[in-house]
Amino acid sequence: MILKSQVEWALHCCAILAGLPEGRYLSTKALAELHGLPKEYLSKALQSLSQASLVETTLGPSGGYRLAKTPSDINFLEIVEAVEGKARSFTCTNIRANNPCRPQGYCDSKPCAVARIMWEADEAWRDTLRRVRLSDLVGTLSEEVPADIWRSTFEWVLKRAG
Amino acid sequence: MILKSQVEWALHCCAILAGLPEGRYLSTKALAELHGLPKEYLSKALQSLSQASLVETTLGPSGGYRLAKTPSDINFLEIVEAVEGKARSFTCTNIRANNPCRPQGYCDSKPCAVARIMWEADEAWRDTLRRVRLSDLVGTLSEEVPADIWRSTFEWVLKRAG
DNA sequence: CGGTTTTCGGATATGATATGTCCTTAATTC
DNA sequence: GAATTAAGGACATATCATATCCGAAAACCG
Repeated sequence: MILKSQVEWALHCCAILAGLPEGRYLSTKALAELHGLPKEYLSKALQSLSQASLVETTLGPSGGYRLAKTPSDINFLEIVEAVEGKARSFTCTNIRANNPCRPQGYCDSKPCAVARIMWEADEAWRDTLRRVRLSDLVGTLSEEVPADIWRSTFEWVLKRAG
Repeated sequence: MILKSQVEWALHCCAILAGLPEGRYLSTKALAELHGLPKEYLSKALQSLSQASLVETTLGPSGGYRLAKTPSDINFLEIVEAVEGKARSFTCTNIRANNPCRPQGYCDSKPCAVARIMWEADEAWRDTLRRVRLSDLVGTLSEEVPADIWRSTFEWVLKRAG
């Protein structure tokens, strides 16, 4: 049960977009170079973010991506679900229904007890991600990343932001 | 990010084994028939449980599987990890290291901030599973499954338990 | 002893999905 | 009109889940 690498990519890209000045856009090309990722494939992750209305786009030279909301209005779960999908990690195939001791046509009143527990754990995972805002990540990064690297990175970004 | 179906199988099988009288074993064949599963493939899940020391086995006719511990001493996480593995759902490829603005040979003091958050969510998922004991599942099932189905199922099982 | 049943592990096949590339189209800028 | 961009479809490849089959070793039973 491994998350797509695009989840990691999307989160890092959002962190960069969060530092972009009002009204500027950053292209796939720049985001790919900055993170050392295949441009064409990263593009798919960014398209997912776009379809989830987390980012806005514009075409042409000086085009690219920017956040559609304030970093404090975006949480981790939104980003993760945008690229990974909203499906639960545990899927119940209702194998209890295969029990040969069951009467024909018997119908369960509740979802399977096993599934309910697995889904509860899934909710705990989602709750944790929901509670972390993109602004929290940016805050942590701006504290932890050495000031000179942080500064030069955004100089690099601004040079390429349309 | 979907769990293997073997996780579901293992949990249901453990619930059955939990109801087995002291000293009896139940074979792969019986467990597969009871749940309507492919015997050969279910066998792999049971082997995983065996390697994790959650179940004990014995060979020969009247052989099969039984729990290695009391149902109250087995939690969901143990079972899930036995077949799914202990790896975290988020793997950090450290793409921050690809940042062209980084000085050569720069070494990070902490794991990536993105990864730390994803791992925290992963821990929340594991914590939830760790808190649920196999005996809790059995308790729920014995309450929810209609008494006649519950009884006839274990009659069916006992007829096949060595 | 010999035949049967079982777990265990290896080998192999198949299907689905993640990963990655390429190309076309439409929109935007200059 | 030329260059650049996002969007998305088509396609190739690799990895992994799913599944089946077989042989070896152990246990039981006659």
